Amino acid sequence: MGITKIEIYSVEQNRLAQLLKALAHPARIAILQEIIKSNSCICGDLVLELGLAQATISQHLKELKNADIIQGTIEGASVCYCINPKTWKALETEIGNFLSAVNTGNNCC
Amino acid sequence: MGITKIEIYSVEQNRLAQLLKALAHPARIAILQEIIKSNSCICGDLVLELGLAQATISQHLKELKNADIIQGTIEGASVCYCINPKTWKALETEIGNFLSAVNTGNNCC
DNA sequence: GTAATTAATCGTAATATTGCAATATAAAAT
DNA sequence: ATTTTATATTGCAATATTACGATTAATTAC
Repeated sequence: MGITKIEIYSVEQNRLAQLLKALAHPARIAILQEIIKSNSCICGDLVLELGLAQATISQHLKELKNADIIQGTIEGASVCYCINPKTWKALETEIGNFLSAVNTGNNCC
Repeated sequence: MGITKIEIYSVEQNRLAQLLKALAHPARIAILQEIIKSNSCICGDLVLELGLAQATISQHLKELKNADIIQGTIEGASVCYCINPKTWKALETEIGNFLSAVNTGNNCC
């Protein structure tokens, strides 16, 4: 199949899965860490930093943009990407709620 | 391609991506929430709770097991699944570190 | 204006994922 | 012993993902 049956889950479950999926690739994690490290924005230095082709980086950036995790601003010939603070806060809240629902003290089996 | 170039990333980046990927499906989120809700363990009630075929549930459980997020104990004819507290703590730490690296106060573009 | 730079998009190949029916395996109930 | 119940595995079809070369579009440098 390859297609996910989103209609049988809650909106929250689908949204959390979507956000996690956008983060769930080492290239995208590395990209985000680069963006975070360079405090404000960076542009296509990513192609130099990571060992991936320009087309591949661009594709990963697109996915992060689609999930609203980053936003890009055209800056002359290059594009400046940065974290979308609103989505990032939502991420922290939603993932936090999900993870903290477990009492890691009691293990049963 | 479909294959990820894991050799160009750090162990930490790959591990975090792997954990996130295991969580990044609404069915697996729903499964984990069911396990968490029923406090200790549940068995194949998942097939009844979610609207998925038994084979599909079993496959998702396997992926969660492979990522060491849950563990299963055979209990007669059925199997009892629960959260692996060790991995869950690691998840909280690693995701927490990753997310808290962003200062959501300053947005630049 | 022309060449160089930057980044997005298109097309494509290889591989992965999702979902399920059918089957296999193993314990429990009869 | 046979049937029922519970779960795992296999095989398969449909779709998604990853990666990249080639191309395009837009800007900057000359």
